[in-house]
Amino acid sequence: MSKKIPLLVITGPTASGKTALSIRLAKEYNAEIVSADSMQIYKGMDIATAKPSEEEMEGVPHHLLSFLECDKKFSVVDYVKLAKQKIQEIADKGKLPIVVGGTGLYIHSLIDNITFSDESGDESIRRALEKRAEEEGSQILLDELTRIDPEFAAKLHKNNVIRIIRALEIYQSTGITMTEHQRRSRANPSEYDVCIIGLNYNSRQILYDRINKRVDIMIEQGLLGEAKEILSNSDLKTALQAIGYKELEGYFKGEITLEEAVDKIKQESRRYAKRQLTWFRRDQRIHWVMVDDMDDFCELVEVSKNILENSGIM
RNA sequence: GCCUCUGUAGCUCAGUCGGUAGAGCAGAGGACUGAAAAUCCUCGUGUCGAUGGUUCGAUUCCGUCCGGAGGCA
Repeated sequence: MSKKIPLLVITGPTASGKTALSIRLAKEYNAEIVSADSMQIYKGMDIATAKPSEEEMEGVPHHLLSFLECDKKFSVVDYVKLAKQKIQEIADKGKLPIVVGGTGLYIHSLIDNITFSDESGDESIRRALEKRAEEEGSQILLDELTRIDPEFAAKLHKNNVIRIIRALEIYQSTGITMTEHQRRSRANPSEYDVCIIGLNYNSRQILYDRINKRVDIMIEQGLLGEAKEILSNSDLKTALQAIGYKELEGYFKGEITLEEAVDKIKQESRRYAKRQLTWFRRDQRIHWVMVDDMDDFCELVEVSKNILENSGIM
């Protein structure tokens, strides 16, 4: 039995200051960073995703950034596989891996060792279900799911078509219900000794001000050009979900003003931050650090170091 | 100066033939296992501009005042 790998996780809502803290701590502890961000994985999506620049990285190795074309699909399964490899490689070098990001599903699946089956599913099954949802309505599909897997169906609302379809898809392609699938996925204990630091603000308004300001900076940095480039690719899959491109489409078409489009990006980013906080709040392991309680960045770093050193993982 | 319209939730506005009010947006909370920056659910008390009058009872009707918009001089 090998000892579990120590792992520092830094998370929090968008614009909370994860990047700067992680790079500073990486230098302190001779660590390498593994990103946990579902959008920073894509090439060319730099400004909108607030991806750290080479300069900001200060020589700290970063993994799982900008390695995928933006018209490629990607999922949590791919993420967990890749992140596990990277973490192992970093640990093998005797260095501390730091997972940094705001994609709650990715972080949870990684550190709690959610195990996915190898079957990648059949695209045609999903397409058929999508067609049925459109023609027959989602209630019919939810009723069908209730007969197959009442436990899982009871947790779904009829409007949540994506989840209903996914649960039926799993059953049709594997013969296993979602409830059983989830039970099996939790069978293996975590491979890591984790210390999770969560960044947040006592004042929601301060966080929102930071988000708004950052969007203005993105515009100055050339978000419009980046968006034109990304939107010119008509075959976007996962990447189109990013905030910061689709909101500008109406402006490019002359339907709304630039100010309206920018306000929309700010609003969607604020809502995103709120959803992130909802996700993180239920994880009792997170050591929350309220950034607006800190006098300055140095204090933030010191508090974070204390949390890590008292966590017992190292 | 005169006339008209207007003042109701953070915003835009309904409404109450007199019995203290409700939509959209904003916002808040929640869910989350192969799309997750996605997807989905829940949540509406506010001196109804101020003040006097009529009335059992006024946000509603009447008077006055204050704010806003427009028109005529």
